[in-house]
Amino acid sequence: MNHDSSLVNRLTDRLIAGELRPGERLSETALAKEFDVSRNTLREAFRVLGEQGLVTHIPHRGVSVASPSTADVVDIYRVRHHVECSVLEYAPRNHPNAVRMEAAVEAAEKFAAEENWLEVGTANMGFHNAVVSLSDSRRLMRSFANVLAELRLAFLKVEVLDFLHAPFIERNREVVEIYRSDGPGAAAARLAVYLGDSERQVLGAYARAGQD
Amino acid sequence: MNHDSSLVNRLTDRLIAGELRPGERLSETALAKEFDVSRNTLREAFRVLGEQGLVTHIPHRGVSVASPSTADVVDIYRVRHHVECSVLEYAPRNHPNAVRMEAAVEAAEKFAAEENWLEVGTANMGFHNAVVSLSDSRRLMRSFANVLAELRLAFLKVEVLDFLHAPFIERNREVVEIYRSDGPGAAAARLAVYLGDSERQVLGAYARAGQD
DNA sequence: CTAGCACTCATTGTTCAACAAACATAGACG
DNA sequence: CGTCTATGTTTGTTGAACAATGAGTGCTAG
Repeated sequence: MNHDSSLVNRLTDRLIAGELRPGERLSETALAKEFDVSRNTLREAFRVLGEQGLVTHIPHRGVSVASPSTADVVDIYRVRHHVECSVLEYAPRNHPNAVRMEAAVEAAEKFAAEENWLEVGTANMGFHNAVVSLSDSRRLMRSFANVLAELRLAFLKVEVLDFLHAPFIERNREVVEIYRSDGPGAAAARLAVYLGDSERQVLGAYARAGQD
Repeated sequence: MNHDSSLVNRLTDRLIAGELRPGERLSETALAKEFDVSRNTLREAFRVLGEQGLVTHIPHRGVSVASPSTADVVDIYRVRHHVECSVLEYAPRNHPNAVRMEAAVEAAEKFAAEENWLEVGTANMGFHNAVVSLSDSRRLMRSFANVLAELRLAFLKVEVLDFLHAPFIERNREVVEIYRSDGPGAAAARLAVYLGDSERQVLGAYARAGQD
């Protein structure tokens, strides 16, 4: 399954890059030919992606790119609140991985200056993954990364990559600074507020786009 | 994949029932014959189980039942602390699913009276899954259920099903009662203490068994 | 006798071809 | 206009085949 892991990665890259649109049907034969693998191998990759929530499988109707509903968005933000805030709150005061958060903020600022909003989004995901990395738990990081990938599909679905990401760069920076100065507890409280705001904005975009 | 989901479930059942011992090698041809499916179908199921952490895959050496190390146990308890305590703390005061917790406690007591420790363990898993169900988040419940299944493999590994489970029945009951009387915050604090105790006991069993 | 090495064998990784089953579409019919 | 059947397409699953890798075996040389 060496080759296969690479296949999963290639598919994931195309998904979060927005090349495969949310809701789009993924034909086994077409994709198998495109990636030059057999149908069986592709199906194994699909199962992994399905387990990660990036792809939806309906029996006898094949797989499509996941298209998160508003209910899914709400669910995802519940996970984010519980995981991110709890991890940040109980993180030690000077965790080595804090530099990852700072690096993600700086990367986001750089890409924002270039108006490369897709990469800003990636950097934003990197920031929140960095937050969870303060837990020192591989399992938590893995599960959380999946949830964030799903959330990116939600962003892609309503096509709001630009203005939705911009304001959060500054807020991410604030969270790091508060963590540095006032400690994990205060940072967690602030993050909770920001997550609530973020959720409202995404749901607003859904409502505007007329999506369910 | 209708049939396949059932295959994943059948395999999972045998895993958490302890019929397939942690570390045991799982031959593709043998299991394919036993479950009367083709090798390809079995491999797809293996991928799902691998993604869930129940099974370990090493390239060209096949899959074996996961055999959690002490590092894994520590990791799992980190997840449990963050998820369970956070969910309980922020749960509404009278969540409908609280009855699930109570039901799980009663089931555990019933099986304990029969000295059926395997089922006591299952009921214990049910209790903690019920706690997480207070989050109303499918994703959190799904990920958490996987982590708990892995933990059960850890229990099976050191063959301590009996005395390790018994004391927690009473503690689970206490958590519910505190939740009912003093509210979610107090219950979460108590649960945190109990999780710490539980982790120490499991790690102690690992040390006694001479496992890594 | 033992260390090292080539070799054999079993198992996994991957592909292909085939068929059954379910779904979707189109056309016939009332 | 709506419903039903017929056809075609896609998925679900199987079995066989072959390459690639690992593991164990036995041989040879020292």
